[in-house]
Amino acid sequence: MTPEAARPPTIKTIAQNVGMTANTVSRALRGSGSISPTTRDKILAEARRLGYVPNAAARALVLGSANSLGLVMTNPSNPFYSELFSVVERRSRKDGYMLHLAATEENLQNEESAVDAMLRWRVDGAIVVSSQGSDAPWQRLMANGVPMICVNRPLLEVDCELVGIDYEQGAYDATVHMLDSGHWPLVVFEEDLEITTVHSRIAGVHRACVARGRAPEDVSIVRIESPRENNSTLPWQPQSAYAEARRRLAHIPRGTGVIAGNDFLALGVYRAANELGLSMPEDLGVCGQGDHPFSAFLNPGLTTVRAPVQEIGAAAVDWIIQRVRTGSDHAPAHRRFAPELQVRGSTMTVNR
Amino acid sequence: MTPEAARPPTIKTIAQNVGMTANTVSRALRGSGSISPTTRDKILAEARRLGYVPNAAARALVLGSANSLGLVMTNPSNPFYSELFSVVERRSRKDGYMLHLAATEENLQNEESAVDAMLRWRVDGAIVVSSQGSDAPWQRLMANGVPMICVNRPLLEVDCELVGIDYEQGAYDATVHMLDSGHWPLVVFEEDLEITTVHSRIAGVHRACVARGRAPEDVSIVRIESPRENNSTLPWQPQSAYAEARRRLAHIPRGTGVIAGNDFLALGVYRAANELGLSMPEDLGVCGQGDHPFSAFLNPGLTTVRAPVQEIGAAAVDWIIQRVRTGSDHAPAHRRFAPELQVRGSTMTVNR
DNA sequence: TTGTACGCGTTATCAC
DNA sequence: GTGATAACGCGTACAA
Repeated sequence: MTPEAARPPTIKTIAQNVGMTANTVSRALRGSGSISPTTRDKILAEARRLGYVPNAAARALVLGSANSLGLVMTNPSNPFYSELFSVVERRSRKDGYMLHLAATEENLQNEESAVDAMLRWRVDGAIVVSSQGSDAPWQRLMANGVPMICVNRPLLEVDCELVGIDYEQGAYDATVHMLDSGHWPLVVFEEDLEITTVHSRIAGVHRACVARGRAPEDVSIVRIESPRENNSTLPWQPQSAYAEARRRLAHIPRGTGVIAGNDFLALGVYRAANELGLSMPEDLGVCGQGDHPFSAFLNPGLTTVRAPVQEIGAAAVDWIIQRVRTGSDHAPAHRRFAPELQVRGSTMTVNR
Repeated sequence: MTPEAARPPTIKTIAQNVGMTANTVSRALRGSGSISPTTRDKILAEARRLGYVPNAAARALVLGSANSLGLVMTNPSNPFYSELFSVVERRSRKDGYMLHLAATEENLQNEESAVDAMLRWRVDGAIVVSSQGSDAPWQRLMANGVPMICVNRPLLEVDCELVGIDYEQGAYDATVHMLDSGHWPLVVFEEDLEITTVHSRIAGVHRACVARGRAPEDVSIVRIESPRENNSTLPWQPQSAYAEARRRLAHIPRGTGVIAGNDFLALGVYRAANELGLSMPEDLGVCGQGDHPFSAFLNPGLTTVRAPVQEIGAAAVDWIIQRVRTGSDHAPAHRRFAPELQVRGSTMTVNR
């Protein structure tokens, strides 16, 4: 179309057109310094006429920073993370920061290349959901002086700021609820990832058992495989849980309770229960975690543990930005937001 | 921690340390030009020792491009788009391109700032899901010579490359299926957005009616509100559809069929049907669009129209990259992938 | 108020 | 094979 593959206009182009220096144009464009209103208007008019757009790379180069943040997630298909992205994107844009997004898919190699990209672009800070396979990428990031905050999952050994969820407490609350409403024995469906969130949830289940006089050893743990590969299309989680549930729940005592590590897993259990003719919640109680968008609309509605994603995302952005702006460097703190149990029809509500 | 808030090492730092010129270091680092193996190794070693990371902004400045693509979506919480993001991210990374992601939330102002950001960063190309409120932002982008491809929704008046879905055909197939299996009358639940995808789907429904000797006017269209604001948390879509369905489906003839614009809407219908005591598919047939991750696991499984997101995302990236690399500039084409009807338990399967 | 000089980190084009 | 030199587009000091 336009035969001119020429470079876009620069401040120098504007300067020549209005008979001024690049310097003057620079100050006019950005309002700093002092310019006569006359030339100011002339410059702005010419800039508009040319459709001038400042070159972010040039600005970043001279300023040493591009006002950008890195956001590293494991899997954007997870509703929790897609909502996190929304919040973080909105809030950082509001504060004038660009976002570098990377999806690692629980894969260490992808984490390394994400760190690499952030380093190259000299991001001002990073918000990270680690796959917890290794701290190495993040140590590298922090060693380069990039402020960083973890979301949801702490680092393994290195101390780093964290804003997350008290999964242990959430699982505790869920378990207590199930036990008190008469569900027993309990079966836990969890991802087979070696991550703290899983461990915390299992710990919460155990603590609740003890608190209610049940033997934690009697709780069976079922691990559902998760792909750490580069091919994570969506439907495997409920699918795997379904297949497992078909086997595990074929002959169970009436009143058994399933605690699922996330609502996708619970979904697989639902289908298995339907096919096995188990009616919920009497024959089988199910509790999920995450309150995914569909959970309230299932039949019966899924009892689940809801995490305040909005608050968490906002807290992460705010912390990073404050840290960037003030340069303050306190000892890392761990803030965990309390999740909230959403009781719906998939669990019994009366003590028997 | 590190008292030195100093700038990271540059090729000049390396050059000094090994007693060479910046130029030589540059070539050694990137393997181009000719260097003696000896100095090459010395330089690489020193670079590793210093933890040198090239400055992307500087490189982008001199090269005039940063090997980056822009991806503009409306709403990352929509499973279709989060999957699209995954695919696009993976594929563009594989080809050495960075991704600039922007979420517009169906909001024109956000689209404009997205274009602005892409222009500032001199992205090499853009993959865009327009809100179809106006072509203005995209005209601006294209006027600046940025190759661009639309996904899913074409522009209003401007001609632009498109890779999308044949929504009309998908809705046609779904409707024919419902009619042939005895569902009548039909009710359509759609988002209240004025976008081509909605129009296409409705057109497909009408065409199918005509083909089967039913009067299109007898199909009632229910519009479900969508927020165009900056506060789109997730659960409104099924919620609104549910509320509407409670009213609309209270007294309907046995065998009525609902065609929903997406599976979230269908989810709201499910809940209403349950509460109204309508059994699916006999009393009420439901068909969705999108095959969201949960749809196969509902009870009954949701009949829905599945779009090949992977292929679409890959096609978009490939087109953009080829366009960028070759600079070729053919007349824009529209490629629409055929969606595929997934028949499950929410619709009857036998002719009555 | 405006212009001059210089630097940001990198690549490219030439010499040597 | 290697080293000057210039250039990318912009911001900051300073001088005029």
